[in-house]
Formats: sequence, C-alpha cells, structure tokens
Amino acid sequence: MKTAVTLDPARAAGLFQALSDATRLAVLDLLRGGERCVCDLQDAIGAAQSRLSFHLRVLKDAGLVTDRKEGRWSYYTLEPDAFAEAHDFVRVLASAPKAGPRSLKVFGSCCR
Amino acid sequence: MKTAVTLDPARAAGLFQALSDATRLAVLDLLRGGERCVCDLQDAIGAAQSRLSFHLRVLKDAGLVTDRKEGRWSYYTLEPDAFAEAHDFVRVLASAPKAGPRSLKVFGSCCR
DNA sequence: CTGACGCATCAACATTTCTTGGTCAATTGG
DNA sequence: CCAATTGACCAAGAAATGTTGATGCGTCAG
Repeated sequence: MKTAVTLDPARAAGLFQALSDATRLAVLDLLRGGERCVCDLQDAIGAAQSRLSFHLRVLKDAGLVTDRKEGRWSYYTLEPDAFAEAHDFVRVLASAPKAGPRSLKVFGSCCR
Repeated sequence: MKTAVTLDPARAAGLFQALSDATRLAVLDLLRGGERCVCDLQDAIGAAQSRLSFHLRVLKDAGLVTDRKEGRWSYYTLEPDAFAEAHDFVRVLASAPKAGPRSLKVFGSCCR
C-alpha cells in the first residue's frame, strides 16, 4: 500500500482549494457517472456557460479532471489519481507523526 | 464500514476550504505530534501571532481542531472525526455513483 | 457557404480570504 | 499590586477568487 509520507504542502493546498467550492463539487459528483460534455453539466447544474467553464478549468489545472474534444463538444472525466492523492493527504494528516506521539519534548521552549 | 452516501456540498466545501492553505496545513502537520500551545506553533511556523490566530480560528470553525485553555495558554488538538469526514468525502467522489456507471442515458439531451 | 451551436477566454466588477498592526482581557511571576 | 506574557479580536488594506456579459474560434447542419 502506498503511503505518502511526504506531504507537499503546496500540492495539497492546491488540491483542496480546487475541492473547496460547491459548484465544482457538483461537477465532480456528476462526473462520477462517467464522462460528460459541458452542455450536459451546464443543464444539470444550472450554471452560466462561462461560469462553468471557469470551474472546469480550475478542476483541470488541479488535475482532478481531464478533457477530450470530439466534434464540437468537450467531454470531461474524473482523474482517479488525483483523488487518490487527496485521499492520501487526508490520511497522512490524520495519522501519527514519524516520531512517536507525544515524543521527546522538541517543543515546549515556550510554555511550561 | 460507514460510507457517506450523501455528500453535503456545503460541508464538504467548507472542510476542503479550511484545508486549502499552506499555513493551516503546517499547523495541522505539527498537531499530528499531539496537543500544542499557540506559542509553540508560532515559533515552529514563524507566523505573526495574529496571523496564526486567524488560521487557528478557521481550523476551529471547520471543526478540524479543538482548543483548550489552561492558565494563560491555549492548546490546540486535532479533531479526528473531521478528518474521517474529509476522508469520506474524497472517497465518495472517487467512487462510482448509485446507478451503474454509464447507466441509462439520463443525460445527453444536448449532445449526440 | 452560412448560420447556429459549443465552449474557451477576456475584461470588469463583486466577493471572499489573508495579512498587518493595534487594542484588550486574562493570567501570573516578581 | 504591577509589569510582562499569551492569545483573541478588530479594522483597514492587499490579494486571490468567483461572477457576468461580450467576443471569438472551431465545427457542423442545411
């Protein structure tokens, strides 16, 4: 099992940032059902075209989705790897640190 | 195993929003080692007091940490439940939808 | 060819989030 | 009691994000 021991703060922050908007979450939720073209997403979410386009770009830049052009449509799909990454980041944060919990008092120069 | 089938968009967005800042991630990372007082965090992160205080409040409002007052110090601790929640949200997004993948064409009123 | 459609992109504005500097209350060592 | 320390909070400004409406380009149907 791959466990990210290293947490790249910038990457993690970027990923979570992309996930931190209701419209984008709605898009991702729809994409769970498989590839969708922008116009379908537009209908389903009821967002203005340019608004949706903006959010799709954020998701794409974060690597959470990929797009594919076919004829005059653009289809978006989830990028599972990015979710695995996000998943890992959360797990790392929730797990105990490299050194045992409450280890040697590396801290405490201030209090006590 | 508890699986959040329902994804409350507002809550999810809020959680991820709180996780979407490098300073806050640094704080959470430090807290993995156990409870810490604000001044220790301040030293470790090198952030101005009021800046740190701001981020701690964001984390607290999101339910990711809790604080405890003792004498003149405030100690912050991770709130595991919130991480479990975040974890779930990510998992749900990465998982297939209720209906089979590529199910009946509920969509497609637009393309094709 | 031409008009309609799908969608990215841009500029302008609105909103939210972050930072900084300052003030204040509580606690406590002296 | 007094001065220093911890840390919350607030106001003002800076920066990042999100929204809207317009424009433009590629693609397809007629």
